[in-house]
Amino acid sequence: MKHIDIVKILKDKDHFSGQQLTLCGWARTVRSSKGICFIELNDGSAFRGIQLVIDESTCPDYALASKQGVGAALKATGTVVSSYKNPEIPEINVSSFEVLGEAPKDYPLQKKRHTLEFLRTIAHLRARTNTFNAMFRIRSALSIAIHRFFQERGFTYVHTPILTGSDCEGAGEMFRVTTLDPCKAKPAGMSDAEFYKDDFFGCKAGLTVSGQLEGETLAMALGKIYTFGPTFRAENSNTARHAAEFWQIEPEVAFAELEDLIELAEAMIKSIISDVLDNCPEEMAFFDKHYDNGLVDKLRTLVQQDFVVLEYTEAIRILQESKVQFDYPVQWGCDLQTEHERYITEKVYNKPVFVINYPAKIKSFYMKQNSDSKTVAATDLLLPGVGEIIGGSQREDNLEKLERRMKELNMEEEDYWWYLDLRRFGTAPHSGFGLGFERLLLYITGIGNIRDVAIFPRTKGNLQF
RNA sequence: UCCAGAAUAGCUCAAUGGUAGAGCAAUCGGCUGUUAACCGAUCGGUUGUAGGUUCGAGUCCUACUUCUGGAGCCA
Repeated sequence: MKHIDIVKILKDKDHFSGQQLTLCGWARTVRSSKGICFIELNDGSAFRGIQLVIDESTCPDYALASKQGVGAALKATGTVVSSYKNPEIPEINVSSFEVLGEAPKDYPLQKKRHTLEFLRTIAHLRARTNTFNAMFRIRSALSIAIHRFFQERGFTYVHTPILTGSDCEGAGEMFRVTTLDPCKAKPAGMSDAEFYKDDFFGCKAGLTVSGQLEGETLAMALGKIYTFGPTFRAENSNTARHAAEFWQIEPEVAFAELEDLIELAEAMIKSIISDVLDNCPEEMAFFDKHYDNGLVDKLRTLVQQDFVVLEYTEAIRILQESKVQFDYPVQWGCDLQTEHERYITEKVYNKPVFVINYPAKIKSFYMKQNSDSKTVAATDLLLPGVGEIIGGSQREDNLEKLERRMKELNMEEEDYWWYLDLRRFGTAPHSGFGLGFERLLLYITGIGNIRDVAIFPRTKGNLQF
């Protein structure tokens, strides 16, 4: 179909002014008076649309046009002119008009504000709203920004498997993948190994909860790598921040210690947010206006300031000396609760905070054990408003220490033979982190629920669409 | 999974235990430049489901379902 993207006209009005062009898109609003009809046309090429002006005296299709409603797919040919009211804005004086697909009266979207809860029930149509148009545009820009950041720094983009057999990384509940008859239960007393030997992979399998372990093997060959792909958690958590399927960015860097990792994480956050601010100004202005006043200023400030690096031990001291009555008592060795994280990042500093060197007991087996033999070289990045957005660590590269830790946790060493081999052959210090892509989108857009930053969110009890 | 709250027209919301309403949408008409256009009329309901209390329940009670907010778990 020969037509022009609306974005081109919006971006270069003077060049197209006076030209006869054909446009395709969907009606956002239709206003008709006697003899003249206005249709706001949006084709998705830009956040904004363009106004079609259909004058009865110059367009034979006026009657057809004035009958159209919100949502109709239209094709119009006409001349680019300056808007009657604002010469900076182009509009189209239509000479011929065609309806590609009508939107009958039961079309659920109206030219008014809908709640996000309602739009979730029509997720297949919600991309046609300003909010989701802007969201998916930003989601795309953010993805590209992430690739750009790592590519410019010489990282290799790797694809770690989605199907995996390792299920005790401690990251979360795993979705089971099987071709066995789902109705057939495992007989009492039968071992997993025996039961799953007839399964597709000949062992227990699931969807990945993290590409980290696999990523480490590539980092020990390619040096600097990152993954950017889907992750699955079967956690029974029902919150605005948890999805069963989400995208994760997991860089893994050889010859990097914790402080190198923190430098990388801070540079990445600043770089990708700057990119989005530069590339999606209209979309960001929309979220600032309708969802989170001051959002753009907040992000601009964020990319200019230094993030805080705070020892876990120091964080505990601050919390204990705060005199605030927390629901969960604070003592060295406990994990930081949401209320603690919020106090630190929102009340004490009001900026992003890397908390570092957590007690080994509350962290994963693979984290680098510090010389104090109590803590590990781990870090969480806490953001005001959203909480933890990055979790990472230097990895334990000493074979004996790693084996000792796995024994303490009653882990099966055989399951990790290849992971341990990385420490056996040419081991080296290395570090990595995981960033929840959707959580970053929440922060950047000011949207409050993870169900509204993915096309078709997968959450507990919800697999519609 | 736990705690709290909510569910009324297509959407957003009203309605002392006593005749279920409004705005928007839709439909029809009017209006020569509108910007979520405007003006007039019309249409629109098993008040989430199932029980119970009561002369009478949208309203009170019980259970269930779904959603929302918070917490846990986590990214």
